[in-house]
Amino acid sequence: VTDRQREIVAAARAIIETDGVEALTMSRLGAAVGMRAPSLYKHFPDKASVEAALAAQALEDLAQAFARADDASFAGLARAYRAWAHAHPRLHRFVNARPLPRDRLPAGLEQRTAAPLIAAAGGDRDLARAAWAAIAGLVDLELNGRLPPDADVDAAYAAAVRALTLASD
Amino acid sequence: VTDRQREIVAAARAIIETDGVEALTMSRLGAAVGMRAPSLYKHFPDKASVEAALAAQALEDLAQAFARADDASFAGLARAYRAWAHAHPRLHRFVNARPLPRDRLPAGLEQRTAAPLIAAAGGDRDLARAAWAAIAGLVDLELNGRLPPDADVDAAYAAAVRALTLASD
DNA sequence: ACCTGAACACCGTTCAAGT
DNA sequence: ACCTGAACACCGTTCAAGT
Repeated sequence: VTDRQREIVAAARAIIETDGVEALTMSRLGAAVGMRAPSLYKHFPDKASVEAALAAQALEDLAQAFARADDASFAGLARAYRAWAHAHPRLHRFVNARPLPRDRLPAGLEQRTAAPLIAAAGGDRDLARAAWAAIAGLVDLELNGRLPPDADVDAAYAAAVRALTLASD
Repeated sequence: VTDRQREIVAAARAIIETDGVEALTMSRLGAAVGMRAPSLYKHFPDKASVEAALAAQALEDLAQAFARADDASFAGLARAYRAWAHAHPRLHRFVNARPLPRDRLPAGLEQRTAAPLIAAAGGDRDLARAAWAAIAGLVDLELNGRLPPDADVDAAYAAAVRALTLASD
């Protein structure tokens, strides 16, 4: 991983966070790091590789947000995930709305990200997956504006956390 | 809604279901209904309108799958949703992975789709939203290949259903 | 009213050429 | 080794012209 590659991925992240996924073009990305689009291909084989590198970075970021959660219960982890997603809504959508190129991600990254949830589930991996789905699903509904305008979003999170907690006892 | 519009939406659906979202181009869509791409603009103002019409149709389809579920518990609804998503994986991704154009969808459609879940939740709308998130989230993880290869997917669904059921009593 | 070919401003990507 | 301009095959969309 060269400095130039890191610089390019950082620029890609900035573009997505400020203007959304559709604003990430090779031409704009090149301009952001001071070169023309074709030159990017000297550093990455294609656009998908840049995206995979960025997805890995975002997942890493999320894993740290999980690890730094003030409390490691379902409630605390849901709060941490939700806070991260609200801080980086376009990045969250970018990472979540596409089939992840698993083979291009660092090994063990997803496991590491999920570890705190497995702990909160008392080691029950199935419940941990259900919890991941519920929390990510709520964030998705919220961020994509798919909850009715009058929905009490906090209460929906609370209901999910309550159900998960009941199941973990 | 003209016959030609219905025909175009049906063709768009067929293209997505067989070859995925990225295969839906105006040129290919035109060819599927026997005209050139520019002619499509006599029937729809733009590509986004075709997509909105298709999203509405898919949601309608899903609502019916819910309504036809053999049993109206969380378990039965989860089974129905999962079966529909497996039968139309690319359509599910198409509908789920984008911010829905709510203002272009028929009024009440989403409410109607969600109604069986609210009933299963004993009228608790917050729990119903948590349930929707959990089920849609699991389908998403499954369809996007984001569960570890050794994950017991059935058990993850069962864990979610159990948690939701515990919370509804 | 409906469909066409030609054109426009964009994409991602390749490649020969420059330093 | 790194960057460039020119080119290619695509996009979605507009528009004047045909029937």
